[in-house]
Amino acid sequence: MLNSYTKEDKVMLAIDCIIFGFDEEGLKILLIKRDFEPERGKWSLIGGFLKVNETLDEAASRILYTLTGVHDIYMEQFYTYSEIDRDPVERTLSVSYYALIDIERHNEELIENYNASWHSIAEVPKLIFDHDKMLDKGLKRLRRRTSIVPIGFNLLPEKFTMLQLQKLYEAILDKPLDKRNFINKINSMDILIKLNEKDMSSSTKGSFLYMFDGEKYNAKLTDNFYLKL
Amino acid sequence: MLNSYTKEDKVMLAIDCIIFGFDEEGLKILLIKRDFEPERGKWSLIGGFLKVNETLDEAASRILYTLTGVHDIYMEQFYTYSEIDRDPVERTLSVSYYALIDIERHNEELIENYNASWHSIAEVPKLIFDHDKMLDKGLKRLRRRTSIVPIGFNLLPEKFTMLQLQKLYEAILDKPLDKRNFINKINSMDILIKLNEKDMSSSTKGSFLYMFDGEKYNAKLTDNFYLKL
DNA sequence: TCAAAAGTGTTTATAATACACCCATGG
DNA sequence: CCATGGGTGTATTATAAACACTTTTGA
Repeated sequence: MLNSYTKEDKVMLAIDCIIFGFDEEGLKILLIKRDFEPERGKWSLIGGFLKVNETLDEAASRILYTLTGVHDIYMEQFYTYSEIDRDPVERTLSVSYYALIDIERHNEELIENYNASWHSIAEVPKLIFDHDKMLDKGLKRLRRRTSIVPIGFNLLPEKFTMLQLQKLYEAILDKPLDKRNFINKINSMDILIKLNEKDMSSSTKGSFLYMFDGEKYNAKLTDNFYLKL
Repeated sequence: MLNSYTKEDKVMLAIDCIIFGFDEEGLKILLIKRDFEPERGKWSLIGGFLKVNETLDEAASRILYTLTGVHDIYMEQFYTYSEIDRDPVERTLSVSYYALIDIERHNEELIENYNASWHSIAEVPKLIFDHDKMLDKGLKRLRRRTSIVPIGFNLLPEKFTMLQLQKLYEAILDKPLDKRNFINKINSMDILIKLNEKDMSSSTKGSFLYMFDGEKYNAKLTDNFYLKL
């Protein structure tokens, strides 16, 4: 009759998050510059350690909140890294997540306090440890996911134009898309609400604003509904 | 100047493996009947604990070898589970893997010693802890992967007939496939070697045997080659 | 000679892609 | 009145799906 596994080894578990954001310039990630050793001054994903009384999702949410001041960020766990010497300080495994955030909706102050900044996905500096590998895998996962399920909306403000949405998908998939084909495809999915409101900042004519319709989307999920762009 | 993270919590990490096999009856998984508490007599995935000096892949390989006597089994990590009470004995996280094995190529004795047995995917009993959830996610992942990349060959003996291959894909994807469309698709991928050898056990006419051509496949991987069934 | 599985192409339907012009308005 | 981005539809191509008969040979 066992009531503990005390003979078994224990290890430290880190959580590292790729925080994706999107603006006019394209797809970006949030990085922090380490101000402690080892690797002081190098760039790093946002991370932290798992506490014994929380789940991985809770830890990831906590870490995201600490840095951005935002709750309920969309996120997904994607791989657990375990190379023996991946962290030179001490044996540590890392569970990696990616998160999608509306880039306008975070606490600037916090980010400054933490020495964090946004970097275009095309110009990411060398990262510490195995964070390059994480980014690579996380980005691939994001691409695959967004072309199957419309999670991309999490990167946009609540109201957005069709062109913004198209630019977002172009940024994620890293390829140009045809305007008419894109709009036809999106409309055929029937998961957007067209508002009686226009964004006048971009042109004289103004362009209609849309919202993501979570209810319609959830209703469709029951079938084998999916998006392919 | 830090040279340890000693203040941080440590946890135990289990590795649980879904071992897939395939025979005339269809897709199967290998389960063990627990002969210790808690949950004695219930069915469980094959698992073990991470040791402090090995990677997760090494631990998974070790666990697979212990039970099957086979090295170099195809496997893939797919998710890390961390609910606080997922294991009632003690706080334990579990990194889950699925593995694909030629069902004829394992050590029967070992399997018997461990109280293990094969179960058709359609008739899996209730499993302990969160192993049902793992199986569900692992199976979905296998389905998605096999319809993109031809990993299914790992479930077959070295030489196999077209019909066997088709049955395998039907079992994994859980839907009937059209014989001619299937053969055309497979042939168009050009990753099989047709042998001058026939399997005479299944019919009077006999059917040609094929082998998977790993080299051709790897050569194609460089492009954006993929299989869709 | 017949039962049982092997092998083989074409037609149809659906999905993806390519492509160009008019519209509305503020300055 | 014109410059700027907004908005719209059709034709073509590529891919997927449906479909049935002939071949072989051991019993």
